[in-house]
Amino acid sequence: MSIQIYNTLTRQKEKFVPLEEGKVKMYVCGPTVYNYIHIGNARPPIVFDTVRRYLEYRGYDVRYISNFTDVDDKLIRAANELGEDVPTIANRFIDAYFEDITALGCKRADVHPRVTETMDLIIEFIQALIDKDYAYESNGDVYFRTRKFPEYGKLSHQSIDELKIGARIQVGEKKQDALDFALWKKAKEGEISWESPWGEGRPGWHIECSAMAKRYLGDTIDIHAGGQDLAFPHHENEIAQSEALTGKSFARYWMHNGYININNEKMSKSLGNFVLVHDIIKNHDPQVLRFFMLSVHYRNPINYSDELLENTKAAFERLKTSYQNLKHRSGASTNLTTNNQEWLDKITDLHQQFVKEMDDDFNTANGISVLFELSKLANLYLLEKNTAEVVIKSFLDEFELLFDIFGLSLAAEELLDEEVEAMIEKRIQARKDRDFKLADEIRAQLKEMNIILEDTAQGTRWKRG
RNA sequence: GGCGGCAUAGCCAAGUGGUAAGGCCAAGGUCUGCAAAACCUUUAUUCACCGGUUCGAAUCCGGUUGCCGCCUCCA
Repeated sequence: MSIQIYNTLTRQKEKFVPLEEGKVKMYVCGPTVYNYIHIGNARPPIVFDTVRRYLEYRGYDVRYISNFTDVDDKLIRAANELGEDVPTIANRFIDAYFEDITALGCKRADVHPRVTETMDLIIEFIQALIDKDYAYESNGDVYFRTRKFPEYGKLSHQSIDELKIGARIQVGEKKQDALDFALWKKAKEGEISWESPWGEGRPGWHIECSAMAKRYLGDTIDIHAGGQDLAFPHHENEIAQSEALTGKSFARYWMHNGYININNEKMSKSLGNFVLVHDIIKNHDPQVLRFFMLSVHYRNPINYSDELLENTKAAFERLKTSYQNLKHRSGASTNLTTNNQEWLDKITDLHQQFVKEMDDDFNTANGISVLFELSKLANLYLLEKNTAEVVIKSFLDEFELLFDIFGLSLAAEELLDEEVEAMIEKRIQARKDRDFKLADEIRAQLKEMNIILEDTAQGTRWKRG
């Protein structure tokens, strides 16, 4: 068994073989930090965090890099509008970004490099391209000579001429060719800028990723990932710059996630039909949002609505309830049952099925369906009169393992306050006294307080509604 | 104009040649003092439509329709 990854470069699934055995170098394009992220922006961090976790589970040592674009046109515009400077805005939204993706269960990257901290290498990179005649300076700007890179278009599967024909691309008077793109932009009066051999200015958008990937991962990386809309021109340009410079393959596997749609239309900042993560998690469990995203294959589009998220919540609760039920049974189990091996084998089978599904281009949708089968199996086991601790433990371990790979949390709920505790005790006594009227009253009161009670063979339990 | 994707039950969603996973919702039942949770049963003779290939197709080929995306800042 081996992992298969759909590679945009070849348009097919390929066996995953990293450059260096046991190690994976992974780069995920990060956000431009001029606003809170919307849930479309949240898909890559969630999807590729899961890819990373799975690769780690499969024994790879993953080095994961994700950048921040902390200077560009949109940041400059935001700064002008808000009357603040660029670094202030960038820092604010970097903090907000970490807050959001942490809530969504994403681990930190090994490094989160920033453009403004990579300026030295970016300038060096551009100069090297000029020296090789892959780029030229033009009145303070620097452009990449696209036609000089014959493989241009290999990622988006477009020939240079086709791109030119469809072109809504404007021929700037500074560009020698319509397809050339900016590596360095001359600063306008008063704009944030850096000193360079071509005067005061700032980098074009694409060069930063080439530079940061090179600095933190080297000339050739294993997996380069991002949203589908980055394939062209962003990733295409990265390939051109990097490969023109090094003469080596830039990235071996290109992974692109599908969009989040609203009413079947792409969610985007320019269309204005976006929903901020920041706002959603005020009213919804961020874990449910993560689960929602992982319940669809990463390359397929996801239609978002509040209602769909609510439905997902019910599904997610089912899994967590199942886990909690196992937990509660854990203390009450024996070691006397005789058919332990049968159940343990079934758990092993499900685990193997899970690995098979995830190996196939990270099919989290099917991985989750295995989780539901595990839940069903556990629920059936809990119907047994005598349960064995060893089996319960195996179920719990499997739940924890799979949840961890998905970046989902099974953390126990916090303790209740004393008043609630006392009410529950009082009700237990009322039930013993067969005073069901009082018991039902207390249960209703607690429900008002969002505490739901369940009377089981192992005693009364509670959970939050 | 070029390149690409999608169309599967009320809803969400897997499935790329072997006779439709899983979840939500709904209905009935079991259990329960009643609930909750759970379990059992029911819910697509059918995968947008029309042809073709094949012993066999949701899956491959050709065509039609509809929707979406990239080619321009966008995850």
